[in-house]
Amino acid sequence: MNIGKAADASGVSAKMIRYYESIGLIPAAHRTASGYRDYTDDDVHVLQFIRRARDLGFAVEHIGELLALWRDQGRASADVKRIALNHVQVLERKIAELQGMVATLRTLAERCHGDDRPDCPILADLDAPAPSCPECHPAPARRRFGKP
Amino acid sequence: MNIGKAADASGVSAKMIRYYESIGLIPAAHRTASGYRDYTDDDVHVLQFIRRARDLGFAVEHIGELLALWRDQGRASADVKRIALNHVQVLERKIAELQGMVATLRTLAERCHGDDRPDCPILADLDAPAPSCPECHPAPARRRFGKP
DNA sequence: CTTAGACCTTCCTGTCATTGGAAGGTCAAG
DNA sequence: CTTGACCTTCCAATGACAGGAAGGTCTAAG
Repeated sequence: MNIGKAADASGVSAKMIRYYESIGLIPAAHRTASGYRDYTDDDVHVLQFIRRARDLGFAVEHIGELLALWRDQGRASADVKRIALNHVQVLERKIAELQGMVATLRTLAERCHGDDRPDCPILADLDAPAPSCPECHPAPARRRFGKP
Repeated sequence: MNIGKAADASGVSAKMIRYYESIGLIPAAHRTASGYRDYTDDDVHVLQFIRRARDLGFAVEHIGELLALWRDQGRASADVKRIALNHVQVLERKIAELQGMVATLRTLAERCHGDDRPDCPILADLDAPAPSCPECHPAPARRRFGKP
């Protein structure tokens, strides 16, 4: 099976398959005489595993760990559970951060007329955040959600 | 005031101040005779505005819009409200996505012994997600949270 | 058999917000 | 004058991709 078929079958784009190979997440694929990458059903299976883990928000780094455990028949399920629960914590921290932002923005938007007048509490707050409104000013988020 | 003081006063790193200048988010700073950037309190004020907006999760692109509105005395508050509420929607979509992931992982982790035995429903699900467990299989998240 | 065009290959670039570092100039205190 | 803390510019890297150029290969139709 060539890379295009493998991409369709696994839901991982051909670009990404080559990328995962380049960073060592998956071993180099077999090649046909003409140099085309050639995939087996098992290879596609691995790619599906990766895609599913990505959909669950695992970083590629952690997917590598999960793959190793998956391949290791003697692994302890505790290891897997630890990785999963650790990921849950990371996700929940992120959720809390986002919820703080939403709360602030909703509060500000509620106080905004939303008409043609120039007054706008949203801009006013961005300008000089009112210290008397703790709901508007959650703990400063040092790291943003761009880096999982 | 040099860039270091402006950075301390605004909470935006010197690196980022130069970056914001380079992408045109802020105008080029005045320079001293020796070429050092020189900032006024007003400049710092703008930087604080930017930092606050970043803390609220606005993309730099949107901060540019907000800055333009902030500077525009004749702006309509409706414009600001629209941007803010639009951002709320984006954030809430992201939150729902993350919550779906957490729910799946929690469910899987609950079913995992977490001992030395190799059996692990987490890996088993990544392997071949059970179609009979809708809770485990939320709507596929196409875009991940890496790009706000 | 030839040809079109759909696929494959590698390699390079850009994204976004940010951090890091190197090489070199400037400033203030001792 | 020296020290070291600052400033300057420029270049590279991060993660997880997407896009594209240049060139080779495969397949089906004519």
